[in-house]
Formats: sequence, C-alpha cells, structure tokens
Amino acid sequence: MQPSPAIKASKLARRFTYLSTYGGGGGGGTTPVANRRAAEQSCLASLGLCDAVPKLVQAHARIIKCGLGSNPLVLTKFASVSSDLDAVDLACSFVFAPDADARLYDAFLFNTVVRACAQSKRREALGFYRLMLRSGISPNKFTYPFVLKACAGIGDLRLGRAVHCSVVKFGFDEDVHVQNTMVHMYSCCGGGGIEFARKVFDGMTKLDSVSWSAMIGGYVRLGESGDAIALFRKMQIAGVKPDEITMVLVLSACADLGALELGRWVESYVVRENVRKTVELCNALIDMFAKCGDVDSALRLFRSMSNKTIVSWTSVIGGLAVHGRGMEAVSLFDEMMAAGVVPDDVAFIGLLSACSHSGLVEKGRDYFSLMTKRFGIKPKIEHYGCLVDLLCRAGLIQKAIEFVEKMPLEPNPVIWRTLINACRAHGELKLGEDITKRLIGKEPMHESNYVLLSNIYAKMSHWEKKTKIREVMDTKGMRKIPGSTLIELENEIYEFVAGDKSHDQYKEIYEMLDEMGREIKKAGYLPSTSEVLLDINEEDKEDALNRHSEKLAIAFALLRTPPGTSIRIVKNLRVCEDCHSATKFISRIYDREIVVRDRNRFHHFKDGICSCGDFW
DNA sequence: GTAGGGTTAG
Repeated sequence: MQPSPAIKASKLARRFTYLSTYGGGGGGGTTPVANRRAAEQSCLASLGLCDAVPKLVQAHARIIKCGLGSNPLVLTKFASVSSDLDAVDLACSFVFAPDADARLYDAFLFNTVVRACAQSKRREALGFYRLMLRSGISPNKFTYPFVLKACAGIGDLRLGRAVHCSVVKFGFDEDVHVQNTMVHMYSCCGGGGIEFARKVFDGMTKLDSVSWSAMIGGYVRLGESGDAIALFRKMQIAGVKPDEITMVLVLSACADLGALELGRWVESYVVRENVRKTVELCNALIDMFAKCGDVDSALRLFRSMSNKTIVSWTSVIGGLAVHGRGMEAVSLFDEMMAAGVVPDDVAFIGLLSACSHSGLVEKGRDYFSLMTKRFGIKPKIEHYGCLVDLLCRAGLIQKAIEFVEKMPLEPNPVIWRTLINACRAHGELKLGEDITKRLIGKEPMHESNYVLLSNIYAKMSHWEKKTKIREVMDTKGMRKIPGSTLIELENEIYEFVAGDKSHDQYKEIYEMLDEMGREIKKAGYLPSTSEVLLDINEEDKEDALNRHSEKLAIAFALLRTPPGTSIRIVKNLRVCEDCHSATKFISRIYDREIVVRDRNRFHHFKDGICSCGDFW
C-alpha cells in the first residue's frame, strides 16, 4: 500500500526540525464547532500580523492548542505569511505534520508552499510540486509560475524541459505569466538553455515588458550584453514601454560593455518617461557609471539618493576602488558605518580592494581584522585574495607568500596568479617561474597560466623557453583569448582586435597609428618588445605591438572625436606594459584624458601619468 | 495568492 500523502509530505519536510523543537504536531481536536470557528478567525488574524520566527512560533502554539492543526485555511495562511527562511521551515514542518489530514490539502496550499520554497531558493519546491501531482491535486494557473521559478533557481535544463512538458500537458502553455517565467527559467539553465528560452520567446503571440525583460535578462546573465542591447532596441521598435526592471537590465549590459552614452541615455529616459526610480534602479545607475569610467556621476547620484541600501554603498565604494580612489572609498565606508549601516562581506570586498588598488597597506590590514573581530564575518577566499593583492602591490612579495601559507583556506588559482604577476612586476622571476609551473600542474588547460609563464620568460630573455610554451599550447589545442577593445562613439559600439582591418576607415586609422608612433618616439617612448604576446609572429615585434587593439581604438578615437575631449575604451584583457607606456605618452602629446578599463581596473591617463601608479 | 531586476578579490 502507498503511504498517505501526509506521511510522504512529512518525509519531505523531515529536514524541518522546528516542529519537534516547539513540541507541536497535533491538537486536542475536542473544541466545539463554534469555538473552533472563533479560534480559527483569531488565529488567522494573528497570523496576518506576523512573519518572523518568534511570532510564528507563538502562533503555532496557539493553533495547536485550539486543535486547528489540520485546517487547510490556517495551514495555508501559516505558510503564506512565512517570509524568511526559518519561517518557511517552520511552516512546512507544521503544514506537513504526519497527523495532518491530507484530504484537506488543495492546490492553494501547495502553491503557497512551492512559492515559499522557490522564493527562498530551496530545492524542496520541486518535491512539494511532485507530491502535489502524486496526491492527485491538479495544478492551477498560479502553480507553474512558482514551479518554474523554482526550476530557474536550480538551473537544470533537463528538469526544466520535463516541467515544460507538464505545462503543456495541463494546458497552461498559453498563459502569459507561465510563458514569461518559462523564458526566465530556460535562460537560467546552462548548456544552451538560452536557445530554448528564445524559442519560447519567439513563439509568444503577446509580449509584454516582463517577457522582454526576461529574455534580455537571459542575455545579460550569459554576458552577451551586445545581444541584450540589440533585443532592447527591438523592444522599442515593437512599441513596448520598458519599465524600471528593463532599465536595470539594460544598465547592467551598459556596465558590462562600458557603454556610457547609452547608459546616460537610460538615465535621461527614466526622467523623461517617469520610470519608477527605485533603489535598485539607482544602484544599477551607480554601477553603470562606475564601470563606464564616470565615477563622479556615480557619486553625484549616490549623494542624491534619499534611501540607500547596503548595495548602494557597496557599489559606489567598489566603483571608487577600481578607479584607484582608495582614500575616498575608505572615508565613504566609515561614513556608512557612522550612518548605522552594517557592512556585509561584499562591502568588505569592495573596501579591501580599494585599499589594495591605492596601496593602503596598513588600512587594509586594519579593516580585515575589524571585519572578523567586530563584525564576525568569516573571510572568504575573495577577502584573502584582496589581502594578498594588497601585499603584492606594495612589493611585499615575501610577506604575501607567508600570508598565503598561513591562510586557513586553500589558495585558489586567482591567488596564485596574483602572486605570479607580482613576481613578474617586481623582478622575482625565478620564484614566479616556480609558482607558475606548479599552477600549470594543477590547471593544465588554463591558457592564461601559459601566458604568464611566457611573459616571465620574456622578461628573463629566455627566448627558447618562451617559444617552447607556444608549442606546448599548440599540442594541447589551446588558443590564447584574443585581446579586443571596445569603444563607443555616437551611440555605436566598435570593436577592435589586434591588426584589425575590418573597419571602413581602416586606412586612416593605420595612418593615424603611424603618426602616433612617430610622435611618441620623438617624445622618448621606447617600445617594450619583451611583452609581445604569444600568438603574434615574432619577426616584427615592434610592428605587432603597434597594432594592439587598444592602440587601434585610440587612433580611431583621435580621428573621430573633437580635440580636448576624453577618450574611453574598454579592453577585455589586462592592458600590456607597452600599451600602458605608449598611452601615457599619447595622453600628453595629444592633450587628451584617456580612460582605459581593463579586466581588473581603470587607468586614467592624463599629462603622461596613469592613475594606477604603474602597478596593475 | 502568479512572471522579469541591483553590489562580489585578480
């Protein structure tokens, strides 16, 4: 014989311990009907007021006392007011107690529980959904949005497809809420989920702003920001008015691409079209400004906000950090604490990275201990990473190595690469070589490790060894990620790769490049040919250096923008030593501020100086 | 009682 749904449910809820803790699990059941109804009313009323665990526990005790333990109305209410994680545990353990009357379960009850689990990202959501089906309760139109949301949290494509089949089976595949969540669910699944999302999206007859946002959000999550923006343009052509959530997503794509002009357009659109300026939208604007190189606008917006969350503070502190404005970041952090906002682990990552990018060694150490001692935050690998970087940038390589050896967490490749890069920059070449070789042993298919080793050999002038690395990579079938640079001009985004000749104006760009080369040489620039990247023909190093994507983008910008205006470019990898040095000269000779965002941080070049202080 | 969203070391 099959166990009853209540028994199955209680098994499902067995992880939830509150029931036994608080001595619940059944009621007297002897209350007369009139009293019972009064009790039910009063319990419902009291439940309506609470959502925190202590209050729920109180309410729970009252319900048990009144013998209402199996009343679905009370059960459902109980589950639906439970908003935090512990409260969901409590509600589930109560609703699915072994003695609960499973005959009283209905779709509403299951929907409520599935929603609660999905919202708190618990896999049990799917368990409860399956139980619902096994108990013979048919899903209603509210069920699938909750179930699909739970699937989105899990991100498993096979599971998603199975649920999709059920959606079709029960005939909810025409419901726009279900379709929208389906797009979202698929776009959260790896392994080509985005294509399934697009299929659902393309098959929809009616697309509202939620549908567009769900699809745009999918591209943003994948890092396909160009596709996200292209889709946003289609949305406008389709005449669907974007709302604040669409704008958050578009801003996130702008931040990724460094598309400042488009980001600024979003800000003006929000004002012009009266889009709700929520905290989340403001936070997205702050992040966009900071990541597009205009950290002052990020600060201005931050100052204008009346409601700030920890995310607002963290975004602006992190923004200052990557721009090398460490002291300002530190004082904002202090201001935040003075304002009574309790920093979390993410806020400390921003702060510690600010200290390291600005060489504030002592401050960084102090804040690290403040984090653990006063705020009781257990440092994650990222925090240790910041501290290693902090020591490395200050040239304290030995101290950094000691720190790594004493760390309670296993150092990850990021930390090793931080050390290796510092070894290269501070001339500890033998040590760098040893660490890199060990790292390659652990991560033999990670191409950037080989590039690091190759750069070290170049610095040591070990040319044969350097060539050998190229061969090793070839035999392993590895390719170096090509460097590319983005630049936004007149609302268009242009991309350059090394030696690029695909642009319409390429002849003029190369003439400009030659002129730039002549001018900076006259001013004393010496090409640092030792850094020529791995996949470039060795025979003409200087020429190869001259064709790096960032130089092409700068030449293009000099041609196309008025004298005296700033130039902003975004590079996908770290800027190489030669380009860094050349850009300093260019900023002086052409009297331009050049803002370069690379993989890790911003470089502001002005009057021949870079804000990074030549360590990056 | 339904869907889409913001910060995270190098």
